[in-house]
Amino acid sequence: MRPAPTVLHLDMDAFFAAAEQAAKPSLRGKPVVVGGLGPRGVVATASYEARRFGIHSAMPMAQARRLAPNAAYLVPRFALYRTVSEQVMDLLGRLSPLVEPLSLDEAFVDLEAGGSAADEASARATGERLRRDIRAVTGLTGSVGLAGSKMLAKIASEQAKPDGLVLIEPGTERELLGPMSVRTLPGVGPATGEHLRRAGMTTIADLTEAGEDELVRLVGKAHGTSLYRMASGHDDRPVVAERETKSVSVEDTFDVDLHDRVRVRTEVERLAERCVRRLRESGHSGRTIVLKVRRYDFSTLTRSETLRGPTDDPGVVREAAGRLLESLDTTGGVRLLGVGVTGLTDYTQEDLFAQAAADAEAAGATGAVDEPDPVVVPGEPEPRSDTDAVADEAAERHWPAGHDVRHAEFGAGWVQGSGVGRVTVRFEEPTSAVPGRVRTFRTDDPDLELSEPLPLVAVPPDGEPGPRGPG
DNA sequence: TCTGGGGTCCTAGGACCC
DNA sequence: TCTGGGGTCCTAGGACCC
Repeated sequence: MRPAPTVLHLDMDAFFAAAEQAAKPSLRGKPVVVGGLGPRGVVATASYEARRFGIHSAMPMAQARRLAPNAAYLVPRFALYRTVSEQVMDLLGRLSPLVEPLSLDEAFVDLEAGGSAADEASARATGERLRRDIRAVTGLTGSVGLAGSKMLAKIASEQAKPDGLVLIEPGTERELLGPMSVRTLPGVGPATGEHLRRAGMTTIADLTEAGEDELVRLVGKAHGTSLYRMASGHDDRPVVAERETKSVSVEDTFDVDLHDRVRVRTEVERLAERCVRRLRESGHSGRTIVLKVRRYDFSTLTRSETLRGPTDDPGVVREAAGRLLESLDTTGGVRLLGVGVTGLTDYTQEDLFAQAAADAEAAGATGAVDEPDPVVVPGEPEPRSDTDAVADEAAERHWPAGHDVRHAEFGAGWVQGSGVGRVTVRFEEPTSAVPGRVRTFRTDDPDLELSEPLPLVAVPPDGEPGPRGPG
């Protein structure tokens, strides 16, 4: 706990949905749902308009469609969100060298370490200025929480939503927390919440009254100790700028359960290659390979194997994953497969290690040269799912809902929907003053092509939009 | 039309070593 | 001969977060 509210938590409002509304004028003020559009998709983000229908994150998409059949349903466009996220993180970086991103749309900032605030008044001014700058640069709104600790800053930003700022004065935390639900505390999810409820504790005050020993007895050593501290308003966790990656993983849920062992095997191999691609991009190699299988009944199994040394070799990971698959029963069907690597080592270090190993091998008795690994081309099309295969038969190009397109005659627009050989496009861009016109094309129209996301805010000719520098 | 994808941290048991 | 703890690594599963 610090004496001044100099821990800042920023949370962008309905981030993915808000970015889509900024990109698509016709969706502003309308219910927008971003998430997986397949039969097993879930909601990633719902706009505030969509939340009024009861739609929320992690809800099955099918349920959302029942609640709001006329909402706009869009697939996530991470390239766009990453661009906006970088703009936001840049603004945070001007406040302090200590910025801890939690996701694309959330971060802690240590204002004291940055010298950008030392007391309540300066913290509040900094927070308000940040919100103005974010709106100017990205066109989106974010909510700010300010407090003397991470936990309280986060609770404050939650209270500030949407488009607000809340500052919790140090010294008031216990009376503030007391009546709140235990679920407010970080680390208390559905299971712990239910556990505590059965023990008669629903509010944070109930937790402090129960005492640390009782909580440890109920939920275990580490969890109980931290729960008691949090409930009492004690949280000394520092804002940490650089956190090391501990694992890299990829997984796929299939539209229809897989039954064919051969098919399961080839999917595992493809996942292994995708995982290694990501591993290499992150500059790591790793020692432990993990295979994950979710069965038809949602039961989930993992199997892992630790190698003698770290690898980023696609063949090695593919074979390890294949071996792990042999030890698992997949009768009844497979809903999801995943491959991960943990026990990571910096690539630079690994590079030397691998080089040394290769040298040793070259000097070995056989003198044999290893077969080269299959080259993984970054721009290669993703393996195609069952739904794609259906589209394939009609020789259709793929037009994901919400993606930007450009037409030779009509200009910039986005895919409103597609099916049965037709694609519907709305011709508008982020800076359009009025909702654009809608036209329908054949999916094989040569004048129509997918394009990169456009900037959400007009860039003035003299450079970057947004806040002026000091002076 | 029930339940995504990418992570982190903790627990608990067995192996193994000192 | 019997019995001891402690520490670390590995594996599997589960809770939680965004």
